[in-house]
Amino acid sequence: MTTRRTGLREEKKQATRVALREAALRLALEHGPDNVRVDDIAEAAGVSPRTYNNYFSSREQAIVAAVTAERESRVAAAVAARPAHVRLADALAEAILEQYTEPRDHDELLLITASPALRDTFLDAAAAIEHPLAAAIDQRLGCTGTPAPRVLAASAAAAVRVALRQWLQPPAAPLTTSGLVVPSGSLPDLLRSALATLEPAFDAAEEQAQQRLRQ
Amino acid sequence: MTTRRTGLREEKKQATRVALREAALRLALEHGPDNVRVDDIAEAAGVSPRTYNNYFSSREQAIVAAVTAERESRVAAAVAARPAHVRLADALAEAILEQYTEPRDHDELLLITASPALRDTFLDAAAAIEHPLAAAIDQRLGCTGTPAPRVLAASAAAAVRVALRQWLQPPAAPLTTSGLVVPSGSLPDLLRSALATLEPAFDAAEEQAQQRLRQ
DNA sequence: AGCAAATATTGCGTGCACGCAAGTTTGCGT
DNA sequence: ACGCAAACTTGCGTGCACGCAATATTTGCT
Repeated sequence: MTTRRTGLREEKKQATRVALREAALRLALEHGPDNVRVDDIAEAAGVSPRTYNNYFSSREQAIVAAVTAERESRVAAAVAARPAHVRLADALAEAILEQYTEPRDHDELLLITASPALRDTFLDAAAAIEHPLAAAIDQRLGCTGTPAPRVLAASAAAAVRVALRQWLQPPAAPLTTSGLVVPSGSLPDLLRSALATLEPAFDAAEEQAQQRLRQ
Repeated sequence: MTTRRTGLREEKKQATRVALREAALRLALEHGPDNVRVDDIAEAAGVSPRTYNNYFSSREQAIVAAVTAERESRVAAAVAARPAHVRLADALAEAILEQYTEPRDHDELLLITASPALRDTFLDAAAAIEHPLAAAIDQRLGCTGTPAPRVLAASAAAAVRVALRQWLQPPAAPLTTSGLVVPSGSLPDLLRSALATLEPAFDAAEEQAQQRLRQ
């Protein structure tokens, strides 16, 4: 059920998609993110510039896609893969942590932090977990028709975004009126504490779902 | 403390901002959202096209801004205005409901639902509550340094987005495998139930904040 | 009032996103 | 094997976003 389309076609499409994003990443690393035109990327991937925009709707998307690969979509799969008896909140946290913890290339991160435009698209890309995640949560809670799964998924995505934004921020000047400046810890810690804030909501939703089952 | 800048300058800026967005709305209503170029808007507002983009960074933003006015920023103010003894979750829900319930012009809504691009920008605009809201929540909880306020604000914004998206969707074909299709109720109801999902998280955060105060 | 610094506006140039209408490739039924 | 239909690619044209540098306006200061 993974792909509805036929083999050769879909295969070629994925091939050019990969070609495009790898070309984009390579060129961006070589010449700097701002010195790469979409025409260059298209040429390097062997397609027309117009075709580039059939695959990516902005110049930055291809670069970001190369860095994040399909991480976003795998989060939902990882959630669905956890055994049903695990707390939803835990399943989610584990899935996200797992997917965002793979060792990253240091150059790639520098690249992303370098350009504001790239940072923005990177954060936007994190929002892509929302829909698949909503489906996965819906599945787990079995409460189709309620907005809860969508809200929870959207909130989780939002939390991830907050964590990533914090993480990408240069430590900045320690200028707070009151006191301590948190030195913007490690990404796993940031993700954990962001998601922890939402835990009660997940628990409550799960609770309600189980009550509905039981009754 | 509302405006740091001096009078005449800021006044003129707001004037042209308003002129731009009202011109945008008027033209969009007159000729349809897709038959309005930014040059037209700029001309109608009496500024150069380049200036348009000093105020709005996309063609759609001005139109949406005219419809939503400063609703987004007022939400945070409304939260801050609630007495301190009100539950945070309630303060938030009331503030949002209050701001999103003003009677809307029917034409304007049709306009927004008409064009997908407008719908998207409209939803994006709702995300603008995030930062002011985070500040307001931070104030209320008094827990600077914790990611909680940011996460809660982002989640609330996400919930609002979910509700709005549902609300803007044409009822669509009642095609579900299992059964009932919720006829995408009234906006207040949608907002209420979306925010209700997050209530436990708000309560828990408030609880924690109070414990920290007490100790 | 007058002047210098700060801030806005404008025109220009470049690259980009995307609708549209060919042209090309792939898939499938017969 | 053939050919039609669906899906993908491509070139073109249009409008758009935005950096930059020149110009105009406002402000605060004396």
